[in-house]
Amino acid sequence: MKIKQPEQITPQSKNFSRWYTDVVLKAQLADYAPVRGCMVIRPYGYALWERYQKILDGMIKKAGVPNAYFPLFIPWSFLQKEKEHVENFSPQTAVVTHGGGKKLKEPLIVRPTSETIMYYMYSRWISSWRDLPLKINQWANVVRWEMRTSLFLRTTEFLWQEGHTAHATLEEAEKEARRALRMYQKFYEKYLALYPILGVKSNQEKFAGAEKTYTVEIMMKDGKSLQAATSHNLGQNFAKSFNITFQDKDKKTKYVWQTSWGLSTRAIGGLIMGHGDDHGLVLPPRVAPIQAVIIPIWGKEDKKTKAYLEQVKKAAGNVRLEVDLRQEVSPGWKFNEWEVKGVPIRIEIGPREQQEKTVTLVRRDQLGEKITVSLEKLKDKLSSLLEEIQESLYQKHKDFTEKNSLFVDSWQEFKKAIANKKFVYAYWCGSPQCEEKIKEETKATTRCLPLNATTKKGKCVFCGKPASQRWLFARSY
RNA sequence: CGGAGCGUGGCGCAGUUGGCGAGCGCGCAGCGUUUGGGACGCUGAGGUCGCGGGUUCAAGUCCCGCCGCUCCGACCA
Repeated sequence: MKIKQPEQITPQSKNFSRWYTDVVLKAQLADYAPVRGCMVIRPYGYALWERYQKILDGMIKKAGVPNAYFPLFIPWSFLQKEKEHVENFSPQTAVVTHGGGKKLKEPLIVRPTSETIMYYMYSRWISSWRDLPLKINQWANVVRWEMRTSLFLRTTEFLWQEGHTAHATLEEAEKEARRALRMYQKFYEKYLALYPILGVKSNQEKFAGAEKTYTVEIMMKDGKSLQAATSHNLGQNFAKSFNITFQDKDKKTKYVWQTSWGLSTRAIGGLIMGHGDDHGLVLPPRVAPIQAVIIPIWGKEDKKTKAYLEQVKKAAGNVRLEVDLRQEVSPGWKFNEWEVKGVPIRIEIGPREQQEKTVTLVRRDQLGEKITVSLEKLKDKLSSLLEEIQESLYQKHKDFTEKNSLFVDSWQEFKKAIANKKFVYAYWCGSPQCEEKIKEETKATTRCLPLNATTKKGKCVFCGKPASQRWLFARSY
């Protein structure tokens, strides 16, 4: 059977970023908005985000972190309080200078992240060790005036969840930061079927105001890395700026230790570029808004097909099912459209299936292979197939990542590997100068020091000075 | 902000050295025939050529200014 290439989608090999944009638009996940750098998340894309939210929100609550909501506007002065924070975020904020037709005494910033306004409140709410730990998550929109935007990956306004906790000790905060990181790991592995690399950011790459930034790095199909979630151990930096203190059991007044962690709509971009192919999206069953789509092939006896359709719907069981009843487009057209949208399983029913009391199934990740199933077995087959697809997508992405990762010891090899779009593990002496030079010469940055990195004697791949651990280097989004 | 490119019905484009009524494909609407990998026929709707100014008898086309978008860098989740 021949599978026609959808001609509206630029092949990945020809131009990856155009492929990406084509898929986002054709799959109707999002569209450009008439505002600089902003997008409209369309119903199908938002349904996907709602799947993310539902899953992640459950995990967050299970970890004992309730939701709350803080204001979109932040007084200008708040952002100025933490030194690194202000240096980093000031240039990229939107500022409200007028309200109700009058100039404001103090401008308001549209939040680029909520540390400052949340911690202002935290300082009011925390006074005793009994008030700790304080843990709050919020689902919100934030605005960052980025110079260059891209659908889902970097939009002026984006949606995310940000968790913010305050603890009595450093150990507790560290534990929480790691818990959040593991939560994101599970989210990516188990639900998005993507193989994440966990690690610690270098000082250059860490969050402004954090002591330590943990990251989830994921390889996209063009070999670039996407920072797909972060978790920060904030130490006492913000506690000191916002005067968040508590009286401990030993009667002494102490600053709290804090964390913040987040995952944004960028994770949708990661899903697209981690699994998608030249036919469009490929969605893992657990997050797919639609898990299977029924496409009836109308014979001359319409009515009978409709009756059979009802039987099939009943026999399908508990999957998220869509039925494409449109008469104005041909079955072939529908096949292509649902492939672009990445629906994991297509169910074809026509005169033939009706006759034999069967359906024909086609997997999105294995186009061209048709599976015939009887009605009695449909329910079981669908659920096992969905599991199989989920597992196979993860395995495929893991293999892809590993196949494109290299240990490298010489500068020549390093440059070559980066040019070949690899994830490169190399010794680095830790100096910001080397990091900067490497970036200048290869466009690759340190992505992280992997959590599982071993300590050995080595030489910095750039300057040759002693180094003890291999860092992950790659080009990134 | 620097480099490159592009703005002509919803989308993709053509429109030559300025010259009569601004076109093509797809899509859209109506009717009919179709339906196992993007079906077909007929009829039809839809455009202040990104915006502003200028040159000219005449501007989509030439000149100046502005705006917007895409791609490539620096900032970043």
